[in-house]
Amino acid sequence: MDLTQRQQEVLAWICEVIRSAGIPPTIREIAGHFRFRSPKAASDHVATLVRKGYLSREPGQSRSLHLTTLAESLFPQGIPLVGNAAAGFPILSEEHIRDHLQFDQLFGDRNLFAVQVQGDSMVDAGIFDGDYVLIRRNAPVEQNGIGLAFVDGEATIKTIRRTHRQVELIPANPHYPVITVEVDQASFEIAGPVAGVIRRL
Amino acid sequence: MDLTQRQQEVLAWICEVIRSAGIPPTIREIAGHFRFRSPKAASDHVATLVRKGYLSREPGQSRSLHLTTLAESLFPQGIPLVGNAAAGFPILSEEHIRDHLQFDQLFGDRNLFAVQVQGDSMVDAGIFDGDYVLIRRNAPVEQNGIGLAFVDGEATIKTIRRTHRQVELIPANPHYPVITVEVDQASFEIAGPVAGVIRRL
DNA sequence: CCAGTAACTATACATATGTATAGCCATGAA
DNA sequence: TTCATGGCTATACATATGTATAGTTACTGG
Repeated sequence: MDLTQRQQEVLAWICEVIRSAGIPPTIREIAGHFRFRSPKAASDHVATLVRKGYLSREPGQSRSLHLTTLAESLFPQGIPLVGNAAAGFPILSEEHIRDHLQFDQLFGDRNLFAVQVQGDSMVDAGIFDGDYVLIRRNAPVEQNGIGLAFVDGEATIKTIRRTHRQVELIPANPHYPVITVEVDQASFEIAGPVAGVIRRL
Repeated sequence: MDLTQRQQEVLAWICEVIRSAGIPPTIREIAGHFRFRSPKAASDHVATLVRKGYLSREPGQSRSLHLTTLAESLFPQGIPLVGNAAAGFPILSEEHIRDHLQFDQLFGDRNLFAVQVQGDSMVDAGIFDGDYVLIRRNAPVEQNGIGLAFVDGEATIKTIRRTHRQVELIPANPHYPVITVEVDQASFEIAGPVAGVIRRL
């Protein structure tokens, strides 16, 4: 179900209001913006957009318009991800945009927390001093995976390797030593695996 | 102006509704949730929260409640950033949380776009195959800074060094060669500097 | 030509909603 | 004690808002 020119204009404005003002417009606010002399015109447009699957609403409730995934895909939010086969400028033209990066989509997990990295013991794994490392709480760290561990009250990011009754914390930098701890050591604990890295330059 | 226990409960629920449902509750919806028999009770609470600076609203408009920065700081959103001096568990207890990472705050710039990295020519700079690199559009790349360039229709991430009348594109991997181009070469263009790196594991 | 649809106007109605008036009860400070 | 404040009930009112009825105009496909 495609939209007419006018319907696209109305939907676009509703999207804009929701994203800038934070709350959806009322029927009369839509009518006001488009200079409709009757709220019915806006009401009809909204009804059509609901019928075509671009909006949803709760009958009788004010400001209950909600963008569906269809509308989200038509007017995407987030940082445009440009196709890596893009040839020259204008790189940001429609045909080169593959997707839109959204934080919630990438790291929407409620069980994540972040630690800012201190030191360069993991530079060979691409984790630099000052980077934010996202840790997935209460999840197991796979063998030879990178995770956050606590040793004697110190938090540290390392590659974690389990042997017989020991755990090796292996840095990704030859200038640092491997740390070996007993699995049942009271002052040792693994917080979780690294789920992502964020660097701001 | 501190909040009473009850006022905190009301504000907390309003926050929750705004963040989960996407739109703020009406006065009567607040009253309904707290089993108030009169909307005035909810209205009074909202008035108090507005007076104390935790909410703002447009008089006469439905669902116009808006969280102020004061409320945002009381009920923060985003991924909790744990202090790196944190000693052992429970690491996520209040006193260890330094901040809350929010994408908009980190990379809210409207002039950013992203490219997914192909290849390992920048591994020594901590940029790996598959990473998303954020590029600041229309901004200059400083001398020896990392940026996105186009050479003969190919997009590439490199350290950029300007010499007399040439530009050197220097990889951060000894297995790759330095690329040298003339500044006025038609098929050469610099898109912008790298503003961030995002890696998902 | 006709039927259907998009895009509106004009008006009206029921209800959803913000807001006001008046008052009750408990608690803590002056 | 008195007074102020927080927290609430009961009721009422004006307006904000969703929604319906009836009709106009223009365009399009059969």
